Amino acid sequence: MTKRVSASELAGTGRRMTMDDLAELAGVSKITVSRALKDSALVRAPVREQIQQLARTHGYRLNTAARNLRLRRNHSVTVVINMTPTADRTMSDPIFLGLVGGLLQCLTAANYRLVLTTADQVLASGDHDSDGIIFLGQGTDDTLLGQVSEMGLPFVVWGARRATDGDWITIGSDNRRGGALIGQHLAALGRRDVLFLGDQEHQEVADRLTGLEQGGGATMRVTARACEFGMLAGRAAVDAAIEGGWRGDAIVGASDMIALGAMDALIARNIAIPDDMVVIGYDGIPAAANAAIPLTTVRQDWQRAGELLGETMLAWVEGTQPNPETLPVELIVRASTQAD
Amino acid sequence: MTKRVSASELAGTGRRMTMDDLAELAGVSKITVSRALKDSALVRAPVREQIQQLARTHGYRLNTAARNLRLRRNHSVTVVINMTPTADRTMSDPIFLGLVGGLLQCLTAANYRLVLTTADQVLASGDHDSDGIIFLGQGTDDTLLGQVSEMGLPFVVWGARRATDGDWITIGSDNRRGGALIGQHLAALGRRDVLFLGDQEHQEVADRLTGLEQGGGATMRVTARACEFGMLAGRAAVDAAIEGGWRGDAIVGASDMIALGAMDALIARNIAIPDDMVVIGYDGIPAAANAAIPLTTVRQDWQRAGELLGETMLAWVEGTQPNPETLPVELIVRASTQAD
DNA sequence: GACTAGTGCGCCCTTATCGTA
DNA sequence: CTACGATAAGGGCGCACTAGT
Repeated sequence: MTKRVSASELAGTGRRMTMDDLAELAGVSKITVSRALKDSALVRAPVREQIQQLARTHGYRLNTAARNLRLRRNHSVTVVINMTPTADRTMSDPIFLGLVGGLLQCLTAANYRLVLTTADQVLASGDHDSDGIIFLGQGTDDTLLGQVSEMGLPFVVWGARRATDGDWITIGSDNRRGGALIGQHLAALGRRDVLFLGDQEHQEVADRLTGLEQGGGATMRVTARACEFGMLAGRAAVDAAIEGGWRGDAIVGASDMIALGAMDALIARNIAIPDDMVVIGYDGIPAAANAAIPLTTVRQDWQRAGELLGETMLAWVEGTQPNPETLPVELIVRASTQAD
Repeated sequence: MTKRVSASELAGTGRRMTMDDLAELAGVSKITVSRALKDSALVRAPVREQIQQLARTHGYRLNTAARNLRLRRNHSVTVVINMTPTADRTMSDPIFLGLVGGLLQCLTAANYRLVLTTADQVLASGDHDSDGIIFLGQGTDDTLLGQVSEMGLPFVVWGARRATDGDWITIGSDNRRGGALIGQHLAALGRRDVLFLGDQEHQEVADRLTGLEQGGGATMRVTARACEFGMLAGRAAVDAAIEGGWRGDAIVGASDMIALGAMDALIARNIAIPDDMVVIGYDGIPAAANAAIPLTTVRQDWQRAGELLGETMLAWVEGTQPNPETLPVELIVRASTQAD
């Protein structure tokens, strides 16, 4: 048995105070201390309060490693960032920060820790112990997700559901509906010939395109052109399309960054927005609102998305059957489709 | 003693394989397994490889909680975000992401985990156990930092050193020199009457102003005006200055976002950039390069800054005396101060 | 005696179970 | 039944030690 030490003895040693020390101070056993600190009804209120008071005054802090070992739970969730670290990333900055902000809020409120890591790292080191994995940056295929899934932990992915999805929960915004809102808006504006820019290898992008075609109706012609995420790609895609002979009256970007790049290309060619060409983006990042010509877009509440991810993960971890929700979307009409 | 179970027995139970199980498989004791997995020279190479092979094939994973309990180390560093979550934050998105990216790289390479949390949370719950705390978002005074410091962990802050700093290490970029570079550039351009926008309550901003005044020389007149971070604040500050009668030939923002807002105000007033007014920012965010009139700025390598924070923290945690470096800065001249 | 390769036991701190007054 | 305690995990690692050169 470990030798108990009094508070004054402890002061010099640099050893951290344990429950046993606290128990001796209070004249009870350590299990009683444990219960008291958890507000258990198995300890009488006065005893409970006295112990909690002692804990405060002596600066006692629970040893999480010991608790985790005993409970076989870590009270932590790993958030994996699977994004290229270049300027042109698939998930732009405000989106990422919104998601992480929401996750932080949700997880810390439930007293879970958020461990941030990269996809490489999570596969390389099996030593990271957490109760679940949240994946940001679905990518174009499932090999990476499959590998993570094999770790056997609750696993939640932000993105769009795919037929090939394995044993994990995919949560995303209502991309189909977002696309449809854009299609309907364009139809109402009388636009007929739409250029859609995006990489359909990403399921989210494919869903947005499907929605666009449905929402636009039979009279609308939609030309899809492969385009990476990012402003430069959007700009280049528009240049290439026009040089390739495309003549239409609307451009839809699979993301705001793509659409902002598209607007750059149009402005450089002196094509009037919105008169000669309307432009619509997707995501609702601040830069879309602050652009020289404010960009019409489909907004998603990224903070809420993060909370949704967190809530689903916590439900799974705590044993409840999680029911994956879909994040609602909203069309924001701005100057890029509608003159003042 | 825990009952050892063979691999086949284990399969059904859902119990995770332990070192003891692995030891029995290999016909050695668990301490030998422990050493083998750490590539210790105390175990002969053939035995070592056999054990590592067994660990792989049986999917053994080290129980971190147990190791942490035993070693009294957590192999994790807490990164505290102290930022207002509004659109107008003191630390803009790319900066934050650069810092976190650098930290991630540095910490995961050393096999440390990055635990993300908020300032509120870190003070509220004393139960988060990590080996050190890194603070992003120094703020204007030291009360918060003082409270965190009292937790008694290695503590590293991103920002600028202040006279009132307590028992922690502050790491930051060379704000004084960055300001001086701006001053010298303006002097070389023949500009004499400079408006500086920023909140001097932030030490970093105060240092940049001091540098600016020194670099500009005796003939330069610098008017400092209090201004929050963010585009809207920058725009409003310029409007107010001009309406208040300020007439000068240069504007310096304490951040790129402020300077971008300032440019908006100037464009709205038809003041020609750079002919009638030059504008300079600070930070080197992508938006500065992509602005309608690309913004001259002082660039900082945020990724490197994150690595610097991480390296300093690891040195402290590992017991080496950390020597805080300063991040170099670089002036990037663009169209907002120099016509093509 | 010194060295190598490996072992037995206890400790790290908390909590669940069962027992007792 | 209420309020509390003794004991035993939970898994990995360090110390002191040994068997064999």
